[in-house]
Amino acid sequence: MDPHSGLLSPLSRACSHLAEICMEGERSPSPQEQGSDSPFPWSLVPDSSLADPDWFWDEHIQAKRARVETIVRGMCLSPDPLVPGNVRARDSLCCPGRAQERKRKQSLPVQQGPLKSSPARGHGSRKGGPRVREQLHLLKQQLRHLQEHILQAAEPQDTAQGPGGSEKGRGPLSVKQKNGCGSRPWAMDSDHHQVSSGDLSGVEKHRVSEVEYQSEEPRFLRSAARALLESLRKELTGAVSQAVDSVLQKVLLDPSGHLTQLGRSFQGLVPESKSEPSPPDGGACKDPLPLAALPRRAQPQAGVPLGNLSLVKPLDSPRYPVSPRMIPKPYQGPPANCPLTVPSHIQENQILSQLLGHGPNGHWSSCLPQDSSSQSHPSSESALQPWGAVKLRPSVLSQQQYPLPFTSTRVERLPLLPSVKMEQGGLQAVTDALPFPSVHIQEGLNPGHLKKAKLMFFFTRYPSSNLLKAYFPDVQFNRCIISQMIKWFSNFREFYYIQMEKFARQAISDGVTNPKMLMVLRDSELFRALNTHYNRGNDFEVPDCFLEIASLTLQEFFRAVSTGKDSDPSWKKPIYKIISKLDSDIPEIFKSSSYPQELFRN
DNA sequence: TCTAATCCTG
DNA sequence: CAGGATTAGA
Repeated sequence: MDPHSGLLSPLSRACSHLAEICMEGERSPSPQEQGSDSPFPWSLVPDSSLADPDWFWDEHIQAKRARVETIVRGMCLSPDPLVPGNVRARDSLCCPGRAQERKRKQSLPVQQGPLKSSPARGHGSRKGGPRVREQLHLLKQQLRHLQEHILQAAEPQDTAQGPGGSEKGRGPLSVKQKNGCGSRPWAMDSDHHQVSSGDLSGVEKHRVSEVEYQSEEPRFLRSAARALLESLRKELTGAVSQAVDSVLQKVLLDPSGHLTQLGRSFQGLVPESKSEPSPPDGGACKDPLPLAALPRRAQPQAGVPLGNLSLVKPLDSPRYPVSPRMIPKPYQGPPANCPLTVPSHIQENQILSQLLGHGPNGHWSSCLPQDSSSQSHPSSESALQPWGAVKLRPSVLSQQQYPLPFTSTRVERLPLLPSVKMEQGGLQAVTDALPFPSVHIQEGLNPGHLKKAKLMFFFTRYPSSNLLKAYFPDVQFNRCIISQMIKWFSNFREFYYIQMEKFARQAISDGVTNPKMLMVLRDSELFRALNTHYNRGNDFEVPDCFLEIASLTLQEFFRAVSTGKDSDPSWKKPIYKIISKLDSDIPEIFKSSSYPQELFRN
């Protein structure tokens, strides 16, 4: 029989083949491109909010209030934001930004037209009331004092038993060290609470959740300490609200100048935090979140069912494991299983650094992550392009590159959003006046997203933009983000096809004649290459259907090369076409916005 | 002409 | 992985 007979109609064969596979596997509901997907965000922008000044003003106030509260809270959480050394340590921990985020700025759309971020407006020309500053200072000191007391009271107890459980025998204190931002020693990160509300109440809830945590603490404290705690709590609450009120008052009276004011005040507190380095993910794994304990870590081999070799073996014939020298060794990814989780405490740093960015020195682009490379420009703003009706503010754009953690979405979705997003006429001035215009609005893509995208590649090689939108609900999609993601997948494919070609050629030179002998199995070298590329750390079990597709791709390459088709400059095109039709459905779990955590938990 | 994907490079 | 150039298709 003609050994190639099965390949005469590669396309149909492939399709039916795949169908079989996926049938016997799991039948997942077809998410497919949800045609009903909402249109691009930018098409929504000039909405009713623009027409209603009152609304806007309200939002504006709320936004400010929320922000101030957050700031104050941040102060509460940081025992000593003053210590420069601490700041540095924190910086290095907090921002697992990646090099990738650096460059992106260049191509990012920036606001167009004459309204270019007139810096003069942004940085208030007047200086705010020293009273506020004073109060903040005072308050800060008070808080530190209180915290010290609390620490002293709590310490002896929680070394014995931290509520955070015995995660690797690590006490809560070490957690504190780890996340560098200093959180309550006994507290698990309250950020775990998902506060989804997109309005001010989000902040309130957040605070409430903290209180709840605290209220559990006393269990571990002696009664004396408890009493102390009680009173401290009261004081704290009072002080905080007082501060908030006064600050707010100030803000209301002086909408244009308060920024600078705040910025200056904080500058005194956190001198070094001007720059928020986002260390290229250099593998450094910082994951202060206790919940990051991955199940798979416990059973290193579990993720890779090596015993599962029987999986795809349509033929009884001897399978050719792609590489004669296959190495059946376990895929032990780096023990570091940090699914690129971003420390939740970043949000606090960001808030501070943002404020600082608006200090005397002006534009906060100066505090973007180390842009050692060619980053030079605030000027890139001028290179912007019109993105239809929506013009993003420069700062917003910068924000995009900013490695925002998902974990901070709660805060970022706070009220600022509407005000920052729009930009037209008179409102422009108002928006410019906002101190924290950008940060929380646009969520750029972070390492977690990249990780997720890579895993998704196991299911889909050619995702549509609608599909991406559906699976990255926590991403504010715009043209740039979309193309960046598309680019990611393009890069993924590139690597994929290169590997395929490479191994196909290798098989040929190894004397393989029957393409059907080429199977990508979990113990093959090709698989290892792919797995390390898309699933580093091996924290995800590669679906069988991917192996099937990979085998097929390999065979196609083999066939093409062995028949000399590779002399044609575009000989790969047909293969691409075939493979592009073999995308399968992506598990629903991928739609979760908090992907890394949730996925690994299950 | 425009968009999108690939190719090529760093 | 991102940026830029190139190419293919609409």
